[in-house]
Amino acid sequence: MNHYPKQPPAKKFKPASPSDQQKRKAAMQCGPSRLSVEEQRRSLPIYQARPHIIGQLRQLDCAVIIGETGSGKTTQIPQYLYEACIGRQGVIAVTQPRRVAAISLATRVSEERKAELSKLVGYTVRFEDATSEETKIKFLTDGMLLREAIGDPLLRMYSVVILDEAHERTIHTDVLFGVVKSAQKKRKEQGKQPLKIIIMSATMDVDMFSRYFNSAPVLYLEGRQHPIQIFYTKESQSDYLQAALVTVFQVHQEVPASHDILVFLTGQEEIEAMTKTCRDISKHLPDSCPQMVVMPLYASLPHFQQLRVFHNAPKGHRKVILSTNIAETSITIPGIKYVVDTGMVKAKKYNPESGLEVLAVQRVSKAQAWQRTGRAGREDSGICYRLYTEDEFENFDEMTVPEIQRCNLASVVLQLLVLKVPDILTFDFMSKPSPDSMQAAVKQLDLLGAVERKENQIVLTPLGKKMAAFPLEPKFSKTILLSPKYHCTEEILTIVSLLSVDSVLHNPPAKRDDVQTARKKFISSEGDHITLLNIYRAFKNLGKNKEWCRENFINGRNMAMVSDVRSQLRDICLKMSMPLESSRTDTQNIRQCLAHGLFMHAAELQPDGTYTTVDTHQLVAIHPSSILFHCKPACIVYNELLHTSKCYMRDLSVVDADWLFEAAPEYFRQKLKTTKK
DNA sequence: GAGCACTGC
Repeated sequence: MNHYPKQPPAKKFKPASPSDQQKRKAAMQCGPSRLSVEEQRRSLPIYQARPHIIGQLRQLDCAVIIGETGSGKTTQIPQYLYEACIGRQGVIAVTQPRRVAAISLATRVSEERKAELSKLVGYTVRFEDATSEETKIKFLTDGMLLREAIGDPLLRMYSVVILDEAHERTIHTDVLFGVVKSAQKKRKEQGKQPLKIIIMSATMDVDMFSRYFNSAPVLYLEGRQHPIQIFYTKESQSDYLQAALVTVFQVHQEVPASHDILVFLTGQEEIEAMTKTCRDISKHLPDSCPQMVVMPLYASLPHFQQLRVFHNAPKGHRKVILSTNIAETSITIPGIKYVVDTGMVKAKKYNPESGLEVLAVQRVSKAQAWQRTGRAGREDSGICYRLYTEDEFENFDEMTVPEIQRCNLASVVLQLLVLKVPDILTFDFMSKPSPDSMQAAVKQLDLLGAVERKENQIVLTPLGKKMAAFPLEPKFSKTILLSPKYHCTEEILTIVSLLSVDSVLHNPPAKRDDVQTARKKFISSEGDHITLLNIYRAFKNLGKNKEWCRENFINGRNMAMVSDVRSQLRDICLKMSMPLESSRTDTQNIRQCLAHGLFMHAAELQPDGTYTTVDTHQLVAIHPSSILFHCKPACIVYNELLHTSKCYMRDLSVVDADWLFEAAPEYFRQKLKTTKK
């Protein structure tokens, strides 16, 4: 291992030394199962650096560790710390952006320690806590550590916090940067047990991490990345889909069938269309050509279909996987030899002025392109075709804009306030969100009654404090807290749960008529919220039947998630001693409650048949997925706006204009004034 | 008149 105090290493891909490779080969030949756990750990590239890592981490308060994929940093470093008695007085926390990663890492490390999971090594994710009093190494999602910080901003039970996958810059990791930095400083000032902070990243762009954590030293680890050959197009491609198609079939006709291809595209529709085209073309190829097995891959694809990408294609067949960026980080497919990168991604942008989220196809960043390329070299050397010129690549943004600069910040600001951050507008973010975004979030919280000004400081109201207890967007927490007034808390809990997980409605385009027929019996003319409520009630009454889900095109997994979320929210209500009433058959008061909670998201029918939002007079349309798509109610509230080809409102309810006015008289009085001007 | 990248509490 090299030690770089300031400048990051120059090379993107560093080949492992020959002796390493020999050792690894030997290990592979023996087969992992025949090596003892200890031997396996020693065969990892990181092992040679163990004494140096321990020596460094023992004396440092903050450190940044860069390790390529396969370096073993995430499983080994927590154990090295534990073995060297660093941080034994408390718990070593390791955060992950994803649940599955936290769980599988904890399982792996507890196996290496020959300890039962949840004893020495455990994990905590939403709905699942596999830890105990004995737990000394704890894997958890970044969101979970942030939740814990609300209970204790100094994170006193932890002696070390390792923020892993920091390069992904999730909104939770970004807030945690500030939270752990402040906790470390305060603990030092108060003479408490020190907090050690370790930032782990897979990319070289670590200057910013180091600078933010008081010029923390950077330790560089070698990985197991195999060399990857990169090809750019000679000319700029105007049609990336056509270019991808041509590239796939060129490779297909030239290389052995055992070499699988992974293509990065932007979305479901595009992937389904390309899947069909590939299948059609491959039928008409000469017999000398291998067979092609084409597999789509995207998040809303049913689980069992996602799992197909892990199965080997039959002998003489080539696997071609057409994927969204889900294959960039979340799903690792073994055996990929060729990557085709269109250089495009569908991603959300946020405009704080209009409060509008725009979902658009755009260029990837350089970091993202490297991540995609890396997917070709996980088991052996690979090849990556970039469907753009090298000049174009040079003009890509270096990094993907961190999530915190692309989101509505209402939840983040609420969280910072409950953490008692002295002045949220000057909070020490690594990458500051725009002042507009912060102001917009404060304004939104103010309208919800969550904040007030006291001596020129923004502070939480008692209502705001209650809102922060829910793992929800503030507008949903508010709606739940309003529900006792309308005697419909049970129903609102159901609706909010349905709205805060992925859609429970499964819409296979090929079976559109069947879907419509099946769904008819649940439809309420009052809108999507009541319709969803009807579906949930039917699901519960029929004992959560799998067969029923299939017949009615309901995603059972997401439905189960709704149940979990609902019981979590219900528990929080009970802890607050909220009365839990059901409105039974009365749906008007449910819509009144929704109108009151979502008054900022209201739209009115105009004389010309279009809709404009009450808030900013933005031209909007009813999303085609809505029950109300063919209807024209005068006044509606919606869950969210999403700008794709048009500005669409999703998840609507019909409401009375009067209800909105009663919910926020002052707000609507001002709106009327500004309209008249 | 016609559509939805990916996570997470």
